[in-house]
Order: sequence, then structure tokens, then C-alpha cells
Amino acid sequence: MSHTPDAAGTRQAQKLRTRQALLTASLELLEQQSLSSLGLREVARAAGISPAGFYRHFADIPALGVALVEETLGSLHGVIGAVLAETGDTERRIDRSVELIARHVAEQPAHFRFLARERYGGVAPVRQAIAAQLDRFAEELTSALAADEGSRGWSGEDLRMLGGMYVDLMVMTASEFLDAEGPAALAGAGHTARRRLRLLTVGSAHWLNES
Amino acid sequence: MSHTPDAAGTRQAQKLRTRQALLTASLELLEQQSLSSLGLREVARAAGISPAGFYRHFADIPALGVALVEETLGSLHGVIGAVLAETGDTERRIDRSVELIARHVAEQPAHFRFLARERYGGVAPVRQAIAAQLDRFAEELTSALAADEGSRGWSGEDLRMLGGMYVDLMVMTASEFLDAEGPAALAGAGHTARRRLRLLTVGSAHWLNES
DNA sequence: TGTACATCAGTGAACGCGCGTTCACTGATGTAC
DNA sequence: TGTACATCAGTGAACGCGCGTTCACTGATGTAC
Repeated sequence: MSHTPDAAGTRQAQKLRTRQALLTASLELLEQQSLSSLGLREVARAAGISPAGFYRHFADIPALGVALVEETLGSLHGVIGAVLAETGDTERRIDRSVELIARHVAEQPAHFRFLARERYGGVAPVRQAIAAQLDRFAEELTSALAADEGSRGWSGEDLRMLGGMYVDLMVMTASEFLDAEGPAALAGAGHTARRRLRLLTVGSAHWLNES
Repeated sequence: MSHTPDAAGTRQAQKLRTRQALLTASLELLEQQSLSSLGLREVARAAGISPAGFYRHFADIPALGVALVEETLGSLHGVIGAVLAETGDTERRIDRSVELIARHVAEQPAHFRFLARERYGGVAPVRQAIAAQLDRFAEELTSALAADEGSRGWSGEDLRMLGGMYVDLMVMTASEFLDAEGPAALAGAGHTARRRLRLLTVGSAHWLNES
């Protein structure tokens, strides 16, 4: 804490601003290339600092990548569960989920491009960070499904499998929204996504009787 | 053609051998990194030729990447359709499909690692080559499904959606086999894969009644 | 079969360039009294 | 409030290095006669 409250954290705030500039600049550069070919000097240049300054914020490029993963996925926790918990019939839920994904992707396409690209990318720490976050999502979704009336009688293993499938379907849907160019392609991707979710829902409804 | 048949194609054969050495060496290097960070000199060194020699075979690294895509997926066409066409009940088909994927992944893990990594990777021509090949698979699968008694009454659009989902599920399954370390994890991945396919099958069986 | 010429896969040296990392530094911000 | 000292985000120069690409070349393979 400081003597003159008004000036408190001026230095720290400036440091955070520079850090954010590094993250933002990276994300922009990463639209056209992958993390493993991203240069430290390249990032520093785009963020407007000297190469040596980079080290005040991150040990190296992989560390910056891990920070990007947190920024991309950290804020999404709880969101999916909220949609599932929402009242409304299945059809409505599906529509909401797809809309939700579409909106997030439209709002921060670079974040999702980064995610899709690095999920199986060449930088191990980043791959692991993404896997950990997606596992958390699958867990949250599994809990939300367990609380749902539609999954009475399901085993924990089945629920986990279903949760995992929904997460994978969401990642795939996000990728397809990213690839879609023009409003027609976007609408088509949404249409297909809803049908895929519906197929999964139909399967779930008859799962206990047939397995 | 040549004067002395025995010696025919000696030069051409040697060139092909060098080309194959480049592809093999690349694939090995790509287990630990992605294509966009792979160096031309690095590949030439690993293949045992001089950097300049690389240009006798490929214009640049992306071109080599496209060749790797062909090598990885070109040989798989028709295989999936054959499994689907095979007689046997649904359960048997699912087992066969998962076994098939497991075997291919176990036999050439590096090829599939490459595929998963570059599907959304940073090298556009390679991404496009992969997308084109996967589209072909989806098409083949869709045709095979259309010929199947279980899909009477399905619209072309629904069939395409289903075919696409199977392809995506296969790619995801391959990725999980790759990530699985040890026999227990491998068996677990196979187990999950079979359940996922079963869920899709159950959904398909009730699709027409409920959509 | 033997000879003279053409092809061309692979070489090795050279080039300019941008990279990641280090270091002593500067000067604004923060702290103690 | 004013002063003397500490902290530390960001600088700028320097380093050695491996990169992609070019070029004239070599020598084994292939072809024509």
C-alpha cells in the first residue's frame, strides 16, 4: 500500500497494461501462425516494447501461451452449466447452447482460433493447460447433467462419457463457426450444430433402454 | 525407358528413396513440434542430404506437409466403407471400427499425430489438404450409410450430418489413442470410443421418430 | 558393344538476416523518516 | 511536506547462431548412334 492512495499501484497498473499488450499482440499474430513459430522479438515489437522487456512478464513464449489459455477459457467456467440449468425444453436448450457458442466465437474469434490450433499443437505446456481446462469443463457439464431429471439412472461413467462428448462437440462447433465465412456459412454451421446436439439428445433419451 | 532394362529407373528410384527419407525424417521431427516451426535445414540434415538438395523434391516446407497429408490419409480411402459394408450386427460393426482405428494409430502413430496437430495448424495449404481429405471420407461414409438398411427414410442432409459426425468421432478417437499411455489407458480409450459410437447409433435409430 | 554427349540429383560455399538471451543502464515510481 | 534512498519496468547494444535461398559445380546415370 502507498502513502498517497491516488497514486497507488501506478507502477503495477502500468505493468499489467504492458502484459495485456503482449497478450493482445500475440493473439493477433497467432491468427496466421501457430505458437511454436511465434517469435519473442516479434511479439515484443508488436506490443511496442524492447525484446529484453519481454522477460519482465514471461519466462518464454510457452509461458505466454499458457497465460493465453487462461485468458481464453478461464472466464467461461460456469457459463455452460448455467445454460443447462435453465428451464425450458430440450429444443430450447440446444438453441441456447449453440447461440452461446456462436456469440462467444463471434466476439473473440482469435481466442478460439488459438484454442483449436494449440489443443494438439507443438507446445507441450500449452497443450496440457488446454487439456486441464477442457477436463474441468467436462466435469462441470457432467455435474450439471447429473442434476438433470433426464439422466436418472445413468451411471457415473456414462455421464462422464456424455459430458465429454458435449465438450468435444462444442469445440468442434466453435471450429466450424471459425471456418464459416459469410452469413450463409455461419447459419449453416449453426444448423448442423443443432442437429448434432439433437442426435446426441435423442441417443441419450434411449440410452438406458438399449445399452 | 532404358537400353538395359535391369538398370532402368536407377536414378528415378534413388530420387524416390531420398524423397521418402525426407518424409520419414520430417514425420519423426514432427512428433515433438509442429510444421510451422519445422526447418528446411533441420529436415535435410535428418534425411542425410544438403539443404540445397531439399529443393529437388519440394518447393518449401508447406509443400512437404501436403505430401505428408497424402501419405497419411491417401491409403485409408475405402477402408472405412469396407467395415461398414461388412455383415454383422451394430455392436460388431462398432467393435470393428474402433479396432481398425486403434490398429492404424498403433501402426503409424506419427502420421496421426501429424494429422491431429495440423488439422487446425498454422500452415494454410496443409490445413486445406487435410480438410479436403476428411471431406472425402465424410462423403464415402455418407454413401455407405445411404446404402445401409438402417437409414431408410433419411434425408441427404441428415446422412451428411451423420457421416460428418462419424468422421469427427474417428479423428477424436485417434487423438485419444495417441494420448493414451500404457495398456490400461489404451483399453480405456477404446471403451469410451465404443460407448460414444453406440450413443450415436442409438440416436440414429430413433432419429426419424423424434425430429 | 563402345563412344560421345545430355541430364540432373545432390554438393558445398557463400550471403544477409532475424533470432533468443545477457548485461549494465536509466529514470519514474514507491517508501521511510 | 520534503528529502534521501530503494525498487524495478523498460532500454539499447552486443553476442553468437542457425536459418532459407542462390549458385556454379560434380559425377553418376541415361540416351543416341
